[in-house]
Amino acid sequence: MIKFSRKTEYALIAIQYIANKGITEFSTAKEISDNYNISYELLAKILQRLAKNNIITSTKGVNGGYKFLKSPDDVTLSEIIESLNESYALTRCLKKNRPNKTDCQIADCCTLKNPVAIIQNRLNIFFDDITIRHLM
Amino acid sequence: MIKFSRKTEYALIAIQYIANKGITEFSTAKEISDNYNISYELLAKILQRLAKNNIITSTKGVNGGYKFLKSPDDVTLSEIIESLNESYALTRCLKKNRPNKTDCQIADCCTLKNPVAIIQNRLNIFFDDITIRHLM
DNA sequence: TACAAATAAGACTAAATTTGTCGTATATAA
DNA sequence: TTATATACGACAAATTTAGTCTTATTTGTA
Repeated sequence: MIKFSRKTEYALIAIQYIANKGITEFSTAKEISDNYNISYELLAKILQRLAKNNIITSTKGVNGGYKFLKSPDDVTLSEIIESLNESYALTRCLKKNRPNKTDCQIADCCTLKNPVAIIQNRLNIFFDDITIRHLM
Repeated sequence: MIKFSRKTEYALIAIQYIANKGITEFSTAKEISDNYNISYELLAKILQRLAKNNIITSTKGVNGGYKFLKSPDDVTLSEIIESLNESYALTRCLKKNRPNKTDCQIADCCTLKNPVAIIQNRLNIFFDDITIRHLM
């Protein structure tokens, strides 16, 4: 199945929310989770990952929260997906960080690998081209 | 996660195999499953689905098997995915055959829906553009 | 006609992944 | 010092995917 995971879905919702607030105001995990009826703990972890990967910045403590630093034009869907430790590799053999030999036994002799790699390249461009601006 | 399921992966392997044999010779499920070390029963079911959806044709009995009728240019990745009853809808709310209200509680007020629908349209074009020819 | 080779189809099980929860730690403004 | 917020990892539940098993049907050939 080709689809966004909940993680990605919630990340996009949150990013849209934060982006729409501009670059001055903070949004908190609680605020967003209440607004969209998303599990607070789950969303919190997602925001933490996004912060860790500099998609958003975080400030701890009272009056803290998350906000953007970068321009919405400068953050791509690729970056968001990858910062959540997710992937948009179409097949196991094309995963960047997991060239796990045991993942696919036929990888060596597989005649599908090359054609799919070409499709994958086109998909990479596809996701690189989509930015947070497209969500606003 | 954005990736092909095993079903899709195996379908593509099989389709490539069958396509490379031309339009006269039959390929059997056993032959392909042996060649690629894929579970015979699983592959058989996948080929049955493809046949049911006229991606390939099937002939029962001794000397039977599967082969192509259509030109490899005329079968798209979209069609293959859909014939397996899989989907490439990015979010639950964008699924063609399942406008299941309970799938997403916030679908009505969701501000992400429209931007994602635009991305989805671009993805549809992406998959419509890829044909079996790209696997050969 | 009997048999072997092949597709057809559905129910069931096992494995893997995803989703969500819980507990604890740390930082900070008031 | 307390309330509010992020940070992080372990665990549990739920869902989905992958694979197996069984039975039926079709068809060429010895």
